[in-house]
Amino acid sequence: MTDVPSPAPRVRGRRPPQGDPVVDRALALLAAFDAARPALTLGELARRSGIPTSSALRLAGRLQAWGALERGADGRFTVGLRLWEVASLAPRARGLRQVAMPYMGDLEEVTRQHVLLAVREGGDAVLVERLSAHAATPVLYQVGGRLPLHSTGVGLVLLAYADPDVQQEYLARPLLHEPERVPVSEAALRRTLADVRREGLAHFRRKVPNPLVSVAAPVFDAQDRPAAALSVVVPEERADARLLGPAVRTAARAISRELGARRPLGR
Amino acid sequence: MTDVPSPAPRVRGRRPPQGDPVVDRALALLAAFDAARPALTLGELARRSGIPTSSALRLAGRLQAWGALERGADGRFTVGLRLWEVASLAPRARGLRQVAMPYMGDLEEVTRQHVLLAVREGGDAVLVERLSAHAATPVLYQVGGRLPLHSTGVGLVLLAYADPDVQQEYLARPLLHEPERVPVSEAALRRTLADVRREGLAHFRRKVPNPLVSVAAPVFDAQDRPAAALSVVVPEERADARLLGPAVRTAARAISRELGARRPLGR
DNA sequence: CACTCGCGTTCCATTCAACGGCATCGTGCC
DNA sequence: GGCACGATGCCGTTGAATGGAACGCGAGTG
Repeated sequence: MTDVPSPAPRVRGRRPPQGDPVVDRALALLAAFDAARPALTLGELARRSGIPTSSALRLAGRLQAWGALERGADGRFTVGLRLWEVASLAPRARGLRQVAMPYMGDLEEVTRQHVLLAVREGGDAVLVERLSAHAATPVLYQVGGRLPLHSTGVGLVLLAYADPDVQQEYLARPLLHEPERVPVSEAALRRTLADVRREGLAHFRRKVPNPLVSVAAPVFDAQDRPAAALSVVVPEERADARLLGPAVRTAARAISRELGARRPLGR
Repeated sequence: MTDVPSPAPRVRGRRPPQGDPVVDRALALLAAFDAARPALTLGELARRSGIPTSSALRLAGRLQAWGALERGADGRFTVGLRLWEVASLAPRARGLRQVAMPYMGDLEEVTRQHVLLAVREGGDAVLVERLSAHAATPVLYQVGGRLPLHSTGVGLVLLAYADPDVQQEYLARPLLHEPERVPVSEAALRRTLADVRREGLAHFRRKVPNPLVSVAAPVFDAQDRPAAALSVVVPEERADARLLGPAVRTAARAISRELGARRPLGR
């Protein structure tokens, strides 16, 4: 108190010229979560988002106070219900889903397997809804997850009806069939897409992990633009494409009509 | 051009001591959306969030760049699919939903009306999932929306099984039955809650806009804590509570068991 | 028992990113 | 033309955001 030397010229508190807008950093925190890790400790959160721990804590604290994040008794962060509430207002998810659900329910009742609804986001399909019966075969994809455009039924439909330049860019990349990781020829894929457009339906077969068939059809919005893809996934032995095709197509048309489409077949 | 007086000591650019953290302001932008207004112009966004237009534009731009917001051809902002993706990782919404869906599907098939799944968030119930048949009676509540705890079936269950202090606080407020806006006596509500706990079921009747009955049961998580409420809503004339009660209770127990609850009845 | 390690939290001096009033442009309406 | 409204660009100022250091704590280890 009387004689404090304090010779140390401590350079504490330098603000480094680390120039990421705060909003982006906050969003980076949210992006640190994924299906494999829905709950993260502060350290994990900081590491996965590339933000120093103390900053991560401060930001996460704000997000938590608002309800975008929640914190469990064990200190782990999870995505908050409040964020889910506002996010459920996303037109491409909720509006669509709301219209499609009853029809999806019908399809599920008939097929007793899986019914999928997906939209395109960049070079991926995003699974907006999935109905699955108890006894249905295991599936690879989760609601909220992303699917490849070239090796799923819904993906093929979304790609086939996408703008030509989107297709062009997508086809330019080397593509592998998932999950087998077999190369796909661009020419073959182009032919497939042409078939899809001609038929207004995509058929897709997968052998592993278990043989199944997917039949998908496009859904159009009020501007007659392709808005989503609807599909049914069934085990191969039970596949009767002659029956599934019309059922899926009919449901997709009904959804399109309810969305306000005037040409629910696309062409 | 040559001789610009510019005598005005223009105090342009004063940063007002407006002290809301950036993150909060960004979140305020998100909170500006609701079910009634899922698409907003920049001006509306600014007004509803209480943020000056230019700041709102800057923030909204960042959110848009990340995908938390999207902007339509007409310049209106909507909630983005990217935000929906991360939000769908919310355990209280997605994890729960994923387990509950097949059972909800079963209930819907039997009742051919509405099946609801809700969790409590503060003094409200948040509707996490709703299955509705085509021909079902109109409903008041939307997925992602909030319901009053004291005048819905799911709400009564969530309230009845909530912590005593939560109940205490909730009951202290003056309460009105929605949507009739008739006062509810605290004593009567307490009795109702006791009945719910004793039976493990809530029954709720509403006359307007159309007479319907809701039967709800609690769902418990792995820590045997009440996590959600499951309910069936049917028109009054079709209500056979003797049949509905056991069906809902059975489904709720099945979901609880799958969540890891050891005492899926609560007590 | 001492030591280390990792995690979460608090503290704080520095500084640059965020701020919003203003100007401007575009558009639809009277 | 005049007006209202919405959207966007500009920019001088400043306080909110920053992250390293320090600390407390518990678990695992020698």
